[in-house]
Amino acid sequence: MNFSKPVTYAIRSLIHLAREGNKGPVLSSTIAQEESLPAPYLIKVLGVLTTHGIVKASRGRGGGFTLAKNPTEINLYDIFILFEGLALTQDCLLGLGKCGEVKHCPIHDKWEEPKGHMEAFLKNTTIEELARMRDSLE
Amino acid sequence: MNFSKPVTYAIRSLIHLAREGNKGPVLSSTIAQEESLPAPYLIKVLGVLTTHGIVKASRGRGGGFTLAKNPTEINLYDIFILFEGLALTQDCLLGLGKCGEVKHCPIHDKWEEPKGHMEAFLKNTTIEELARMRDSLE
DNA sequence: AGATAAAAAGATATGGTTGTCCTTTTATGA
DNA sequence: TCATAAAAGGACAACCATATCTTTTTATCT
Repeated sequence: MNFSKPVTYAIRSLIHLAREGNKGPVLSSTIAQEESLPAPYLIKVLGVLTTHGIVKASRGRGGGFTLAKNPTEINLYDIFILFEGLALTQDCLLGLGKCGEVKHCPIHDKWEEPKGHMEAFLKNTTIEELARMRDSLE
Repeated sequence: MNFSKPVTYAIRSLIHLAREGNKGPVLSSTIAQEESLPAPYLIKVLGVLTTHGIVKASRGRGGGFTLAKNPTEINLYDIFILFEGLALTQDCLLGLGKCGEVKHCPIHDKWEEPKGHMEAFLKNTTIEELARMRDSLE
């Protein structure tokens, strides 16, 4: 009932990149250091974001990562499903395989509403919005 | 963003026990078989529920497990925190250590509302209610 | 009291997530 | 064109959640 490591690393990296603005590519090692993230693991996470067109990677000297889209167009839901798949939306809360539309588990119906709230929260929260909140933590 | 195995096993066992009513103790092995749960792991889960007074264990011949409280008085929140601790309530969504009341992470404020919905859902959902929903899945 | 049946407890195994290391590929700059 | 700097990729390691196995304790029945 929490974000997995890759998801939090991705979000924190994206906020970092958004705050850098257009100052050119940022090294994965720089992000790792400034955000206190494990460097060799982070670069894999950034690799996933690259593959899916969320960030743009440039290799070689002077390379690094930049945002590939406007931060207003990156929402947490997209990041979430990238790493966690459709578990939130589709998996049965009680882990019952056959839980579907017709026949479903005892919690199914009641879970719809809070699940909807979760999804809405994720979809409505953009990287731009989070990057703007500088007042908060250091 | 889903229940852990122990939590789902606990909930399904409690529903099972609630449906059995007062027909006397139910073997952990019976629950395991009928709910398709791994028997030796399940008994540890039931052990936790026993320690915390959710179920009552009786040893020896004719023993097994029964509910220790009225199913109307067992809600999902209690079960949840038993196995997952206070992560939902207290942990920072972005995994930032210092995220507290005064200074907090960028998502903190916005997370309050959907988090509240989650908590309310868990607190308002009782085992009795779930046990009653027999119409749903087999 | 002895046999049996059950949960409790502890040690050990497995698997997936997280993390590291090393090599390869690609780009830049002198 | 060669050295260097960066990401990409693959193999490996550590850790934690999950699962199993074995022994111990406790209760019941004959």
